[in-house]
Amino acid sequence: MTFVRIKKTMIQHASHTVHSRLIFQCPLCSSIPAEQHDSFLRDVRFSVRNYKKNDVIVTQGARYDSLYILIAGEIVTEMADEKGDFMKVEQIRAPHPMATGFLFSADNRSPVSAVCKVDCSVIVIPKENVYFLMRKYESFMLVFLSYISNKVSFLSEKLRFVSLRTIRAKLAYYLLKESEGEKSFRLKTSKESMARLFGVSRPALVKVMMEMAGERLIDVNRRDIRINDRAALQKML
Amino acid sequence: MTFVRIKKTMIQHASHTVHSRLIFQCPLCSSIPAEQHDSFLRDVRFSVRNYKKNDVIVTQGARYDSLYILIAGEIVTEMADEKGDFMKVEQIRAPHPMATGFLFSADNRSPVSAVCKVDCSVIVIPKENVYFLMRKYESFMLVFLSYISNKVSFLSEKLRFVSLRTIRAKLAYYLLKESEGEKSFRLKTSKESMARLFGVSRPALVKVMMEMAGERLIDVNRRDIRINDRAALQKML
DNA sequence: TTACAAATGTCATAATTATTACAGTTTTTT
DNA sequence: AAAAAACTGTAATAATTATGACATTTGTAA
Repeated sequence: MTFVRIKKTMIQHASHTVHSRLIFQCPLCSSIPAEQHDSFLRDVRFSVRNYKKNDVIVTQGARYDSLYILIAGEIVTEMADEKGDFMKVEQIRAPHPMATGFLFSADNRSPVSAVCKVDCSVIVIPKENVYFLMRKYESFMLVFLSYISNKVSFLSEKLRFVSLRTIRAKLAYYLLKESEGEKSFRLKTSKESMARLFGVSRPALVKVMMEMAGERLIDVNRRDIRINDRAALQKML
Repeated sequence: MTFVRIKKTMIQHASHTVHSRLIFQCPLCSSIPAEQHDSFLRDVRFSVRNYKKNDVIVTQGARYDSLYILIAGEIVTEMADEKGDFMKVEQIRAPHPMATGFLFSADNRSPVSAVCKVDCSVIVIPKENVYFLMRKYESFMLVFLSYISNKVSFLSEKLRFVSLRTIRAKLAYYLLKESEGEKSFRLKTSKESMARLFGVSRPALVKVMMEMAGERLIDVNRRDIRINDRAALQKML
């Protein structure tokens, strides 16, 4: 476990910082009309935190009262299971908000841990200020709303994925999605992390993958995949 | 599969119906200050639909553009897996909103099906009207927001639950939660539907339950449960 | 280039769970 | 009260997956 090292923290007036305009690159704020930018910058209160690779930004089970917006770097969120193993939940690249989902829920503990894949910078906006901004800036409110809604959709799909009974079905689902319609493509992650994403053991995943290759449904060469029988994969769902 | 029978549909001015005041019993609207009730009733546009037991109100994968508020009855939402089996997701009793989560997401298809456990009545408010109400009535907006946020928390917990590797762990988690701290309690549902909730087979669930009884961790008599060793159950998570 | 770490594919064995079937019990319906 | 339906517990067998180990290949840092 790596402890969080906060390199720099500033709670300050937004318009005084180099980050002031950067905030409008984040999807949450990008929809705010240009003529409201100055006003928004006066209203927003935030701090900036910098993290190193493998730092833990958010800890599963801990309470949080702020909106986190990732402005540089890349993180993964993961959920620990009963044996302390991690299941990867999602990957977030800058500039995107994180920890949007539970901020306004009755139980404000994070369901996941967020870990930096590389060095990261994060803008932190207190919940009360987010409330205020939502009331004052309608587009902010609407985008925030759609963000949480999308999170619901994402989690629902994730739930469906995890609920697929067999590794075969999960793999079929995953390959169809990752291929993006292409016949040949390259896996973005290692088999190891795929297995974690699936919540299964790595040998079992590889075995099933090779079985599918044996049946000529797919060709496999390390991370290079070719889908030969898309229809067969679809039937597994 | 039971087809939906719509007994009565009215798109109308709220203040003209017997349901007009009923809407404020729903948690989404109950926080609206009394002095705004008349105004709110003038602004809200909705229809009422009645369903019979086992009717399908919402179909998994279909698109929906309205907010559904259950004002009478009880429904379950379920997710079909690859074999057409259903995994129970949640149970909703009147008066509560349903289908809140994906209404404002980019993909407005429902991730679940909603089926009536008994005869039900539902208020249906078009998305645009919900938008309008949110902008005009701040408390409505805030409650709606917390509703979706809670949905995120719910799904996250559900995801964690489904991700527990063994039936033992799931059962321990479930019993601890259902017991609500009591030593003795009665299961609310059948083993059959518990198994569906867990996403496992019924015989496997019963077997594990009886194993735990054999180890004196719990006593089981049909639906009556007594927890003898709460600490041991907790260790399984 | 060498050396080392990470990723990959494979295997035997153990553990877990699904499937199918059946009989006894309880609840609901008629 | 009788009949039907739903629920419960059980068991044998089959299928799936986990575990732990190993050899090989690939990528990377020294």
